[in-house]
Amino acid sequence: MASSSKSEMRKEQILRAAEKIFARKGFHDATISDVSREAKVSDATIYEYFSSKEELLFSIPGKTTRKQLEEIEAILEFLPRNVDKIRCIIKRYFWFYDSHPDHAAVTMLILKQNRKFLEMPAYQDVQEMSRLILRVIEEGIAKGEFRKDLDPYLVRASILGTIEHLVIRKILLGKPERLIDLSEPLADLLIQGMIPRDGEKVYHIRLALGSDEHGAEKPTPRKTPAKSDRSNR
Amino acid sequence: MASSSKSEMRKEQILRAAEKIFARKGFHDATISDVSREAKVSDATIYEYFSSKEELLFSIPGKTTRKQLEEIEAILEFLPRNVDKIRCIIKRYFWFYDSHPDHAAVTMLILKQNRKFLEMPAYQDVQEMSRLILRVIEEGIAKGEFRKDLDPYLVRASILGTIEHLVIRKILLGKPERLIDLSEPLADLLIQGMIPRDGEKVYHIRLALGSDEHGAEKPTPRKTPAKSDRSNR
Amino acid sequence: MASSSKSEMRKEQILRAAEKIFARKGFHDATISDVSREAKVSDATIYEYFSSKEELLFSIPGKTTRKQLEEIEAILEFLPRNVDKIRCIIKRYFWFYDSHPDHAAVTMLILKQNRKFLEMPAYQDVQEMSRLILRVIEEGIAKGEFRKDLDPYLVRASILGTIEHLVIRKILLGKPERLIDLSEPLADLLIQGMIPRDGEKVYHIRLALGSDEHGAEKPTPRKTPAKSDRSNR
Amino acid sequence: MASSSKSEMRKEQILRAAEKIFARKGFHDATISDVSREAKVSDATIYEYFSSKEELLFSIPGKTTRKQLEEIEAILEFLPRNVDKIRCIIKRYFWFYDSHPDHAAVTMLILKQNRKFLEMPAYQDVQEMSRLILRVIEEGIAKGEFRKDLDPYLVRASILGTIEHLVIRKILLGKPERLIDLSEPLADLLIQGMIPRDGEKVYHIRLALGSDEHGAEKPTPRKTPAKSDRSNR
DNA sequence: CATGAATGAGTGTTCATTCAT
DNA sequence: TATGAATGAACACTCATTCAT
Repeated sequence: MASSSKSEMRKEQILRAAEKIFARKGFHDATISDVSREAKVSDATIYEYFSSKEELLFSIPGKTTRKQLEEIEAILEFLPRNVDKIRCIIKRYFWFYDSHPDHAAVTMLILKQNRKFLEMPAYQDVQEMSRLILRVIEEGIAKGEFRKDLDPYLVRASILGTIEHLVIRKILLGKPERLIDLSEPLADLLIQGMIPRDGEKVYHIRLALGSDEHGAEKPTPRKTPAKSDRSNR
Repeated sequence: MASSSKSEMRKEQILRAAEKIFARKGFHDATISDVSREAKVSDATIYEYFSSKEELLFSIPGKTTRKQLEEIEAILEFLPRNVDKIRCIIKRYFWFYDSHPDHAAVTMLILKQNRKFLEMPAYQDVQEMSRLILRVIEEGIAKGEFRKDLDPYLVRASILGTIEHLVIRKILLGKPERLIDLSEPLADLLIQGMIPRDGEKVYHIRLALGSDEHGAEKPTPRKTPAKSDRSNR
Repeated sequence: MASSSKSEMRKEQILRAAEKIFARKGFHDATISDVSREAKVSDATIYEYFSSKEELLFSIPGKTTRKQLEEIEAILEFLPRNVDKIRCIIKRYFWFYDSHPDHAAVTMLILKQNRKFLEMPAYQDVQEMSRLILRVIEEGIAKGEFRKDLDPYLVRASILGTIEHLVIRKILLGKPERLIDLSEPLADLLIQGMIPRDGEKVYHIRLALGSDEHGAEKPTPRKTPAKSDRSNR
Repeated sequence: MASSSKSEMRKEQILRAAEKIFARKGFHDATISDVSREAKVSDATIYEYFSSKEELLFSIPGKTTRKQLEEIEAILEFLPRNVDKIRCIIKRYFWFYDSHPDHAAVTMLILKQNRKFLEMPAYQDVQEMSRLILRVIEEGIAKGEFRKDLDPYLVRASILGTIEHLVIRKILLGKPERLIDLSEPLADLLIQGMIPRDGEKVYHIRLALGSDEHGAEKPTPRKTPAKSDRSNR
């Protein structure tokens, strides 16, 4: 995982220390000395690798998001159904945050609300991840797996929002200990809101062999195509 | 809204200034001088009303959450259907954050991830609000409006999580300008995931029709009753 | 003791509060609020009576020293022997500090080392007191009660210095609880150093007579073994 | 005297500056900036060496007292008579305060009345010094050099008290310029109060044996009429 | 006369950052 | 490359003091 050059190892060592310290104390309450102590280097050494405390913070995500992105993309290729892709994404998020609690804390408690972070290159990866989810949703809609009237942006917001909410709960309250256990039920819940009512109906009808009492009524309760504000990119 | 005594007015004046400044600069980057300048009082005066910068921050929510809670509760009484209650809650949240952007920023970007805030009395109100939502969900399940296999905690997480996600987006990216416009589509989306499926309905009908391969006991496609971890209180 | 006018009573009330507070916390660590709280008046009221915190401090001695001075002078008149005058002065000092511990603390710990206090009128009284002692010593020398070769200034320094040293010990260490018990032994000790030696006396006799080691008269005035309070470690 | 390591030299430099500034302005009226300016370092540098202003103050005595103690002890070994030991101690005290006026001011005006200082390690040295004096007195009593009925604690109080009184006079009033000139007369005075009347008498008799040119005019072994510095008003 | 309310002026302390070695 | 040493720049907080009521 860490690069092999000695210099790169030092950098990793500092980054891991920073991640740990920032996760525990928050960005402002953590001092460079805290980090250097944890990393077992001097304060000045940190400045050999990072130009400022802030840059150190923004360097923590590093390639992590991108790597996650790539791994997820690789897996998704093998999942023909978009429902399963959604399911996979949720699972992956939870698995990642479960196994990287410090990273989770830095990301969710510090970076997510940092205006400057939006301009950092690392944020591009976050955006790409986000775009991937959007694509999966749009694709699902196009393929008819998901309801036509879905606002993909809203769907994405509900997926990411719920995940984030649960991750933050875990960080701050310590519960649930294993997010991963929530991934199936959560996927079920969210997907229920996404799949077509009739599509499902048809499926049942097929199973039911000729039972079509409710036939033509497409009972989608809300006709409004939920266009909403598509600009909420 | 503001208390009438002169002293209380000063306090309100300072709180409003603090809300504005903290919303724009964040807690750590804002100085007491910034706040006192905005409030048109001296630095020292702030300390007449609040014992520390942190106490000033934690005083910003004040009675706001409680008031929202009470108003929502008052309205919910008139909505017999829990679907509408959910819809109303979402709408109210968005309306509130739309009309109180500074409060939104302080709440979502500063307080929500502050560990100490969890111990402040104001956080109790947040929790009660949260409990109200949970109750509405549980009630809906009990009444049969929502699917029996829902995990109410998970549903609540998806409601609050999505709202928060969208509010933060608005704060940081400025889009969408009006969250309120998202409330109907979002309610639709979330509620879709909560109400019993037509498919299930059909399925039940089928059962009545004499074809009963898998019987009444297993009416849901997903067998796992999505109990998830109920401990994520 | 306190003047009768209402205003004068207020002043006394504040002074007593200040004395108590300054004694306990020291001048700098005590705040005007501490004093006003103790005196049960408002901060501002203190400024009605004293122009500044420092003036308040310098007003604490008030007429106390002068009164002591006058009382001592009155008594000394009745003591024809200067040894007894010295004895009386020491006793009086200890009695006063024993019965006015807060005054003792303010005087010994705060005022005594305050350069500005030297210019205050109240310091005049201290000086007069000091001069009185000097006079008693000089008079004793002139009368032949004390050794001719004494440096009266040095003698005074040893009297006052020892008293101060013991008072400060009591204030800081709490021991001895009663200074007054030390007054006799201390007077014995100091007076021993002041009165003409037997040896000298005898020597003079020898010169006159040529014989006689020292005669029968062992004039050591105090036989008391000056056990005093051994606990004032 | 100063430690050799560069860091120790900086520390010494700061301590000397602090001693000078505190001596002139007092602890509370002196600012860290005053000290840092005098020491020609930055404010922050002071905090590299001392954790607080108060710790800086308490560090001023350092090893000084202990060193004095050891040097005095070394000398006392060569003085068989305890009278001379007392004499030596007084002389040493005066010599030290004469040559270290800033140290004297810090010790006598600031530390001596500081309750917290009593808990500092440096105060242990002061106590040991004090115990040394006590031992000399007790030994003198045991050896019969001093009167059996002396209270050693009281004697010590009179020795230290007188010294302190005179040192403070010098600091505050500037007089006498040279304390050392007072050491002989003071020692004479104090010792007079300590030695046995008869023992001394015998001694005089021996001296007198036949040589009586100067008879009555020069009755004291010490010729200096203890005029001392009469200006120490 | 008494005071609640307001503040100016000040200060100890922190810490990210630099740089000579 | 690594760091010990030094510091500039800030800032939260305190408190004696004022003054309108």
